[in-house]
Amino acid sequence: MQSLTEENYLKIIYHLSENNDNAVQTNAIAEKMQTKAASVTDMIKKLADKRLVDYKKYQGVKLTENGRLTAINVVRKHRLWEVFLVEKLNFKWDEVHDIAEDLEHINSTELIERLDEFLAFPKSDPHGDPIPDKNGKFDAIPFTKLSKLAPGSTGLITGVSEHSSLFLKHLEKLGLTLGKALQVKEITDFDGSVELIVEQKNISVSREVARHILVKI
Amino acid sequence: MQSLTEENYLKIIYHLSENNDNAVQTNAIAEKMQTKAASVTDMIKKLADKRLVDYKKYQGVKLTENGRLTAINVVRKHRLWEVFLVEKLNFKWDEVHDIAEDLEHINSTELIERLDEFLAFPKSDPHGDPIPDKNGKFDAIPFTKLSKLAPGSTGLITGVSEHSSLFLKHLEKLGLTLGKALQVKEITDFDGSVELIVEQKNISVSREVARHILVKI
DNA sequence: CTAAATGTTTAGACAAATCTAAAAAAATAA
DNA sequence: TTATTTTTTTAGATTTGTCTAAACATTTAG
Ligand SMILES: [Mn+2]
Ligand SMILES: [Mn+2]
Ligand SMILES: [Mn+2]
Ligand SMILES: [Mn+2]
Repeated sequence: MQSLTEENYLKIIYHLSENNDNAVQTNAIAEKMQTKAASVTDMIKKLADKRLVDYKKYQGVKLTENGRLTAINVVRKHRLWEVFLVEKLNFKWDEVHDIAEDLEHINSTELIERLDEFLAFPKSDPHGDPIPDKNGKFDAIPFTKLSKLAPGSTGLITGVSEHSSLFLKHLEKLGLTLGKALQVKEITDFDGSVELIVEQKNISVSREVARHILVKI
Repeated sequence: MQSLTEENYLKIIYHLSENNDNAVQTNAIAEKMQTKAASVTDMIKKLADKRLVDYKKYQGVKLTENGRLTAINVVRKHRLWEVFLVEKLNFKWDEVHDIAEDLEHINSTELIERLDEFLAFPKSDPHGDPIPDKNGKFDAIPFTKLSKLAPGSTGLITGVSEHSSLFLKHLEKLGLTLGKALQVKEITDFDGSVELIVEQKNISVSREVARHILVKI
């Protein structure tokens, strides 16, 4: 068993190495954990002693298979709780992350399995992120960043790569929620902003926003 | 805000002074917290500094109004989660206490209010204990110990004063669950065991068991 | 009412997770 | 390739909650 703090470190290391298999740097972890590099080094040593990460001084860390499974399990719990909060307690998608940050550390296998069943085994969370099954398996959801689409192309919104409440509220206001169909009308040369048609309406989003909207073509 | 440990101390002090307004003794707290008296003294000082308890050396502690409200709020959360686990996730009444011990420390007022609503504002938990409202108010549920009933008298099971899984499973097996009507047939002189009729069937429970069954006459 | 037993507090230490300041290694630039 | 900058690690402290051993206070028994 790991402490809540260890679980948070593992989860952050997992997310930082999700899209590349480089070793994760001490400073990157420190930033996400909102702590100092010195504290990260201390914790890394502890995780290495527990065989949850591979660590060589000055070379960064990688999760071991054991560490990876532990991290994925935390992610599974986080996302299941987010589904619960939205589907059952009627929270908005921008309100659930912080509460799930706490709930994800409740450790009861039985609880999570029954919650999963209660929610009818959801495949993705309110932000479109995949929910691993109890063995840590999940299908990566294929996507293209909206900012990469050419004018004329169409797609469905399947996720977001930024989870701040501010960003999610902004999308909500624009009607850009999960499952919505969109067509790219034009990309402004000047600032890269994207002109869209969603439900017969014209909508414009900045390049920055478009980068964080994930689309299935 | 208080730490998880502080919340547990407050809750234990609350339960220990629930049925009498004596000051609570250091050793009593130590036993419930499964820790040593010295540790309790340390924590008591901290709680006193935070005005959550009144404390005079060697004289035990009492909750302040503030401490009482904090404790009751933890109890509210505990019992609401227990209802959730039984009503929504189909746990048995003997399986929920330990999980609720963890869930009770999730601190989000919004979460608890929505959970309360989702559960249709239950008045009591799976063990018959009253659930305080968000202002800490609740009606004490009146009861008599089954061990105090005279032969011939009838009543409804409204609660239990022992929450161990072993005890609850035992009651379940005997069919002595919340809401069941019973009639006392006889009390054995020799060992104080109680002969009951429940749903036309004869059931015998030991004096010890009868002491922990709470009945509405 | 004194002595023994019981209950409580203090003193000093420890493990977990953090911090600051300084030293050491690695990466980058001149 | 040497010097500078950036990144990482170490050393030593701090906070929270715990512990043991010993001192102190209160209660109970003779
Ligand atoms: Mn989240
Ligand atoms: Mn999410
Ligand atoms: Mn309980
Ligand atoms: Mn209960």
